[in-house]
Amino acid sequence: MDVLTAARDQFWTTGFAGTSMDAIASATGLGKGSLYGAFGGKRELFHRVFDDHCSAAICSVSRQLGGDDEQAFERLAAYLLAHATACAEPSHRGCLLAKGTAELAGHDEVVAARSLEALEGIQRAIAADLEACQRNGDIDPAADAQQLAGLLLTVHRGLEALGKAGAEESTLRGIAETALAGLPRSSR
Amino acid sequence: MDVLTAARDQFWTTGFAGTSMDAIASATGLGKGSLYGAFGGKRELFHRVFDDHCSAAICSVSRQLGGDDEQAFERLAAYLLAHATACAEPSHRGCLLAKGTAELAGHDEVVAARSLEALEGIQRAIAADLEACQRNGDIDPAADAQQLAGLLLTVHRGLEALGKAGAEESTLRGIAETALAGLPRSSR
DNA sequence: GGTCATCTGGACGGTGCGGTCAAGAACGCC
DNA sequence: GGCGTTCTTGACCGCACCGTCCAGATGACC
Repeated sequence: MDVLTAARDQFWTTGFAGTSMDAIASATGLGKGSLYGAFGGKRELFHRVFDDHCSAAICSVSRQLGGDDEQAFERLAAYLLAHATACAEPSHRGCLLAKGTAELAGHDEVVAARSLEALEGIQRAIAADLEACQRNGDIDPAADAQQLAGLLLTVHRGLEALGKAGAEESTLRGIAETALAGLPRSSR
Repeated sequence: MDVLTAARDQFWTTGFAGTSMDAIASATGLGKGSLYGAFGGKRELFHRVFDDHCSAAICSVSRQLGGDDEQAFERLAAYLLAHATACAEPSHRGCLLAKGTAELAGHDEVVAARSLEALEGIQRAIAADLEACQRNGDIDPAADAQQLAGLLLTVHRGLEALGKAGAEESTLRGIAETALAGLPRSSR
């Protein structure tokens, strides 16, 4: 495991404030002096980890939702339902994007900006999928894909919050299905 | 300002880990020994504050959504739109329920349980409003009010998360309106 | 006013943390 | 092998924090 992955895992588990540099040194196998030498400080290391994680999240959703028009709705449904299931896992540490934002966005502008950027990236991927659904006739072509993408992103983030509080898988999947059912279907 | 309110405000602003007992002592005007004598410890104080806040949140949503059937939909729309606006406020510290859950639910079972309980209470109030909408003919009576309430609660929580990342008011209000527009209307 | 019981505040002890730095290790060159 | 340069480590420092505790303050009673 490389240094950044080990550090990310620590921050992911115990949060920024709850993770000591000693813990990161242990997890990475590096001395603290080397960590400071390489990254500058705890905050800078977190930014690096957070940035990489946001980039990976955008790539992941783009990969999951990208594809032909015919299966676009199936991919979208699978994405939301899988996310609902993941959020309900007891071992689920919650999303680093959500945790980092909740913990730090209020007083760390770098995290706030990166977080917003990541959410916008995820929304674009959802909107692209919705447009594919529209071209394929699964969603009403007159509907505003950007607005619907914003709603689905909000549901996605809300599922994260409810899962964090311990909601059950069936509850969360029901919510995802209700959201999908409420999308304007094409009248054909 | 009383002790619990002052303590809540500190925790609300700087989170659990980021709030020192010295800061709470200053804000409340009490000595630390008195705080420990009255509440037992930092964690116990936070539990008390969190519990009171969750109770108040449930009361608030019940008050906002409670009323006659005729205006039920208007009240629901006003509730979501006002929330969207509130989430976008730069001065908005985020919801203590969301912040506390994100920070602590993963390793504090009391907070996790109280958080889930609070969310369930909010969902009940939303469901009751939706049922009033159904009786009034604003929502399809064949729709599952509990499922729709779960979805709206998820949107509500998701708006919180997006607002925390700095999303704009018009974006969040657009999302709230899209969610309302997607509710199954009565065919009359 | 004096005495006793209770309460209060903040100094203090012990621990943890982020960051620094010098001793030692590792590496490259002659 | 010796020398010089660079890198690494983790002990250490200064500071922050939680919880404890006792000297002093307060209040009730006679």
